Amino acid sequence: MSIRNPKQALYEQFAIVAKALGHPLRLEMIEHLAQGARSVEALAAKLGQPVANISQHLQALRRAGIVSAERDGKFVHYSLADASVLSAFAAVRGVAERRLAEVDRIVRGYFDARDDMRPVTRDELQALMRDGLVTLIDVRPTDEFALGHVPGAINVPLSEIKAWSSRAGAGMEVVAYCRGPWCVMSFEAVAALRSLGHSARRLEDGMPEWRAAGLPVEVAA
Amino acid sequence: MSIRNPKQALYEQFAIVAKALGHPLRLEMIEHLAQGARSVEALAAKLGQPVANISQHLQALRRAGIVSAERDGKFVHYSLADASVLSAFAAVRGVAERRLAEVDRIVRGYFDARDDMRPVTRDELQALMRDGLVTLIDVRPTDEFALGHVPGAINVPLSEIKAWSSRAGAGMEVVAYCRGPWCVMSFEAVAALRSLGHSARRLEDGMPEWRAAGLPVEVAA
DNA sequence: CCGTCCTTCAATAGAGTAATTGAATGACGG
DNA sequence: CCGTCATTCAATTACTCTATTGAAGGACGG
Repeated sequence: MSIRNPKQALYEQFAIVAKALGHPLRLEMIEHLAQGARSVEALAAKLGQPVANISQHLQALRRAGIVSAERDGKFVHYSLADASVLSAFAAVRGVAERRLAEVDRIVRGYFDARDDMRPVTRDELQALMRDGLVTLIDVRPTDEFALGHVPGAINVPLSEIKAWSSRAGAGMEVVAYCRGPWCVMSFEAVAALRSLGHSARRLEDGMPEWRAAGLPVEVAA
Repeated sequence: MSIRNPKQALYEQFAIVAKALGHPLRLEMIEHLAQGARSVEALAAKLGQPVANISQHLQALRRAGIVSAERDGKFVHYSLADASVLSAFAAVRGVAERRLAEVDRIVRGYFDARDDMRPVTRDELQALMRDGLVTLIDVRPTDEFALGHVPGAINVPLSEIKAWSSRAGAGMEVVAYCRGPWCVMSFEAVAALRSLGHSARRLEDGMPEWRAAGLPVEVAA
């Protein structure tokens, strides 16, 4: 079994990549790393997992060429190795969205209850922003916002939505985004804002996709 | 552990799809099913595997929404459930090609030895065909050719390359294609044709990608 | 309606994978 | 150069996946 023909050898390599994507925790790690580079410890804290566990999954992702590591003093910073990783994630997600009834059930049961409107596309958002018609809020935690956000967006983490709303006054047109297309926070934000009297919609997906589309990104000073 | 938040529930679904792609045999099954629908038995014969094994892997692929089944009398015909499956396969392959050193090693060691020229793109092929400058050969087995091929292509299975070459005479400009970008047969065909005095190149990828690009497909009567 | 044939299921053994724990490595700061 | 701290490794246990085998469904043809 150790000598293989080249076709099988290649397929084994492709399978290594797919297998590395085949764990929910690793997918969540990829979503977080798509926001920006993270140390093992920081990632473990974000995910509420033991450090050793995250470290081992990071090794698996590295063996599959999905993440790359860079040592910086005591810390090792991991980041996505290639933009093609996001395409692969999106493609897998696309199959699941189109074909798995359970995905449909989850979307209907949770997400549609919070926002069943068509999300705003990137193009639409750019037009709305240009004309000053909407306020764009980034509902991710402050550290993720600092690593890169849509130009003109203001950072309103989910926990501060209510306070921000009362400061800003009612009746605003708001567009919210966060980590990606099914990131829970922007759905929660939209639901909260609507109940507070605003007209709120979501951006079609999050920061990593914005960046991948080649659009400008603003980084905190 | 049975109650999950919706984010984790979604990621579990995405992981089911990725996990189903995470086995070399299942990837090979997908490549074959991309040529056209197959019964369990036919697929098992193509892959040289026991029927029960193939049946179980097909169940796994079906649970992941990757293939769909249709009963026709005694036979159950499986086919790819959605065009997005090919995108997902291609995206995973892209990560592996870009990031895994082992893929590079295999390509250099086997494929480049048979054809290190830049393959012909689909656009280039269409122009060459229009002007009658090349002969296009489909080196897949006859049954796969019959299920759909590039218009104007002639079917020359790999085993018949030599006989065809002597019938056709030397010095021809030939373009060859088969099942996909790393399908071994077109590499072997190009190497054989060159050693027989022809000017041979490969098409950039195979029949499924041609079809997915929305180009016309010819089906045997 | 009974035999045949394609496919699926059930049960098993063996291999691989996941999470946990505690120890080891490797770099920095005093 | 020694202690500290981030990360990785090693070892354990539990779990899941893979391949094989033989038996059970399910549909057709006589």
